[in-house]
Amino acid sequence: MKTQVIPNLSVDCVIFGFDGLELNVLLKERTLKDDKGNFIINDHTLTGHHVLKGETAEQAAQRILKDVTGFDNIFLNQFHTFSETDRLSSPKDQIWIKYLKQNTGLNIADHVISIAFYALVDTKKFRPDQQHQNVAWYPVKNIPELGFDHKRIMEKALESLRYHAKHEPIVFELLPEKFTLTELQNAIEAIFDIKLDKRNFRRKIQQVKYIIPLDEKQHGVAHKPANLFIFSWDVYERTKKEKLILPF
Amino acid sequence: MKTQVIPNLSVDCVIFGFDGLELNVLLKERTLKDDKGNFIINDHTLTGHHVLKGETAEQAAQRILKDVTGFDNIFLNQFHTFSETDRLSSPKDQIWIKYLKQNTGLNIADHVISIAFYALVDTKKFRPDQQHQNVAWYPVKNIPELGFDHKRIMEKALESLRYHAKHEPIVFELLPEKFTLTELQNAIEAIFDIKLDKRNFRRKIQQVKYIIPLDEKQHGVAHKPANLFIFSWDVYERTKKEKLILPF
DNA sequence: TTTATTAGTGTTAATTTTACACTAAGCAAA
DNA sequence: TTTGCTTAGTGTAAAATTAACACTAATAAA
Repeated sequence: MKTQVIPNLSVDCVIFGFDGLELNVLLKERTLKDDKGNFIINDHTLTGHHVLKGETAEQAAQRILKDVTGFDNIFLNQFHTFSETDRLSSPKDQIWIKYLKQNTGLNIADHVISIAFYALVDTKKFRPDQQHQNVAWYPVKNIPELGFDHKRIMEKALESLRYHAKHEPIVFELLPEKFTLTELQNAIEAIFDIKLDKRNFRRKIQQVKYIIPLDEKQHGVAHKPANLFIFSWDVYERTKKEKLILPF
Repeated sequence: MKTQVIPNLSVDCVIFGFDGLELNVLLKERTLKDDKGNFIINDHTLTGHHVLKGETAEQAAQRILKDVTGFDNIFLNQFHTFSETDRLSSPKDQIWIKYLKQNTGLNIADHVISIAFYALVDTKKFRPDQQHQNVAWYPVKNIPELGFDHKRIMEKALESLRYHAKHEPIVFELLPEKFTLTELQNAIEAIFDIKLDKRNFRRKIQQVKYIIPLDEKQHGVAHKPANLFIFSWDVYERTKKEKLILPF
């Protein structure tokens, strides 16, 4: 029995990666040439796919991430569902959909609802190469032209990531297990596009029990090696204190 | 030409109302009797409906709110999409779906994805009566048994409302246009289930330019009448300063 | 051994937060 | 018209938090 897609339901994943310096997004090349070899379509899209029968949106998202990166258990957060009736109606997108139908048999409804997720990964863990379905990292500050409504999805994902990162310690999903305080600070600065004071930042971190210093230093760096730290979700859950700060 | 439903897509609305004292949710009665008049089903559900062809989820939600309350332009926020494959599979829910099909012709797919919204209204504006499809307000702290996965949806809605209310001045959507500071404080206390210090609260509010005192007082109260205030979204947008507070 | 580079550290002033209790104004009842 | 009831409205001082700011330490490479 063949797995069947649900023609009017898809999932799109905005995969964020941090390389120690910049926040990046994983994008897929989308190209189509005419008979003479000229590009009809030459842009990028997010990674996405249809939901399969019997599958939840979350399962579909995990499946897509596994397909693209090869990893299971990537941090995922559903942030919005896009249901505009003209999501796929631009001429380019219509050509692409027709092409997919002819070449892969994939049947796409006129009105496709997309449930969107963002994922957080340490860029160093996943370096795409030729085997990886034409995907590559692009800095969030310099995103190329995107097909469908993926620009909008991408913007909403970033907004949502920031929103979320203010409340919960999800930054750590962008870092290696053992990280330096400078890496942590850089990640936060990259997410929010801000600059923080190093000394004040470090004092704050020292007060927090779930960011735990190791008896271990960086190796092979051409400067004073930094101490390494780990984040403990467990300690976080036990010691977090919700303090209410209203918007006024 | 008849309007057609999309069989595998629905919208559920968690309608929150504030009565000056407590946070409430609007629920719909769901009853079904057998031949002898005994209840087969006697519980409650959120207000919801299928998405129609050519409609976005947001439009469907506005349509549902209009149907239920008679009002347009209610504050709405999409917060999650529920796609569990067993969302509708409990025996009661199956009986109900069969009943709907026989009696209204409504065809519901096995796997229905529901895009969920919460709405905020001033309870005083909408007082349901017999004409209102068996809906009634229930205090959030005392919710009766709910059908489908609506308990879960309701909990996630509350979590999401709190999350959202921390960042943006949406409390005002629960209040009449002109409100007292005590009403505002009560609304915040109801949302977050906390108590605030009156003097500190008022000092904070005075610093804020977008909560504007009127030259007008309450009438007909058996105590010192309070000053009335309005909220200006306009002033808010112009004067808000995003200050970053990290979770640590 | 020198250079380049990033790690790591303390103090002070300004601001914000917290805790706390009495008088004022209107209506209703006597 | 007086009294009582009820909620509105107000200030201060101590404690905690934030913000601003510059130099020494440790390593690898030249």
